[in-house]
Amino acid sequence: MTTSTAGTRRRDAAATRRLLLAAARRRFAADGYTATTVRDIATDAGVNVALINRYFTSKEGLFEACLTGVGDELGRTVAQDMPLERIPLDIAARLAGPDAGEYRIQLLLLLRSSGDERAERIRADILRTFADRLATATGWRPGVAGAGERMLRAQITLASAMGITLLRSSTLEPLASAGQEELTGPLRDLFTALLRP
Amino acid sequence: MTTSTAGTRRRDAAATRRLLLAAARRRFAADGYTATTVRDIATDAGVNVALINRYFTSKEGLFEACLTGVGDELGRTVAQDMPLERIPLDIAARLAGPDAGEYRIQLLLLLRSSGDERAERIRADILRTFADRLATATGWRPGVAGAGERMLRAQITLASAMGITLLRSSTLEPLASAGQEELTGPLRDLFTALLRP
DNA sequence: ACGCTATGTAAACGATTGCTGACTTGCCCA
DNA sequence: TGGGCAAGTCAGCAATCGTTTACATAGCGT
Repeated sequence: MTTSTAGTRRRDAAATRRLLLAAARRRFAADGYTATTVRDIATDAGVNVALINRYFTSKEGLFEACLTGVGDELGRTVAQDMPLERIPLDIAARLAGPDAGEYRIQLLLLLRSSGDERAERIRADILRTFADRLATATGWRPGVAGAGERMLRAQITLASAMGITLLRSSTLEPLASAGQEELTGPLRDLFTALLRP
Repeated sequence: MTTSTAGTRRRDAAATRRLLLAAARRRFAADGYTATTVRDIATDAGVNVALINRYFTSKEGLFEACLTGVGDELGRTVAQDMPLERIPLDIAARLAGPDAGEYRIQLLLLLRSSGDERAERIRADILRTFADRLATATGWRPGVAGAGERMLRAQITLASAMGITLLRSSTLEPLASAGQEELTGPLRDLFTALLRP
């Protein structure tokens, strides 16, 4: 570990970029965009403040980088050619499973707004493709009969997942500390009721 | 209308207090706590900035006043001795009915955080009583068998409603512009699946 | 009618914000 | 091994934040 106590860290642009991104994601997700200061992020990452502007141009740029990062990760993992009956289990795992902390950050980031127009578009794109995949898993196709309500139901499902994430992070008990096994039942009921083909 | 174009408004402490509260609710709900400036609120209300501190002590005090106001209004109207089968219809009306604008502000305010400890407690109290009422409508009682899961399901229902509100305000189509009649069906499915006694 | 108080106004305070420029210093390659 | 450039540091800028203070005035009670 070169970054142990004392001593200057080895110079590595890519590594500090990653450090900044990770710290920014945590802060933005937990506190929101405006409440997070660039000095907070830099301190968390153990990095000089000015490097944020060097590597990401601005605070807005850093936020956009966080969003596109989340988009990439969700794009690779979520509901990718997944049978409909596995989805409730998968989402329950994301909400309360072993890696729930990382997923919660991703979902919360999608609910944080910076006011910047470009960032808003990125966020909207991610949400839309997310919903599209969910809808496709339920048999949705662009022109088919009832496509409108199918898409609507997929988006309501997505909204429920995000609402649960949000209320879990507000320490509303017993929801906040409910484990994966307790969430799976209700979630299966919720999803089958909304997405049944 | 004494407040028409030009001319000083008639002096009325209670009235300007109301103006400030209304403007603050809209701003806090739409933009969040930190992103909202006291000058924004004062301009919206057509009132001098310093009066915020006179009537509400601080920006935090104004935010707390907004929250307790929402708590009072929701406390009087939501799920008050309501039969279980009416609840989906009622919530659909709140999400997309004629007064949806006002209700959306109230729900969004409950998701905005100021970081202030006292405000967080107020918010948590409102959410908890909200969930309690929902749970009670489904037959929940403090000691009865399965009380834990009943409360959990009520909170998940609440979370879904708030998630829908949140995604509707992010202009996610078709969810954002879905009317009351389109929302009622999916919501009834969702609620009966979660709250069936 | 007049004076006192509640109400509203204007200007500025110190603190904090995002960001920049000039600078040091570590590291790779010739 | 040393020159050159990328990587990191430091101090301070202008703008904006919430708040306060000193002042003006409308309106009510006598």
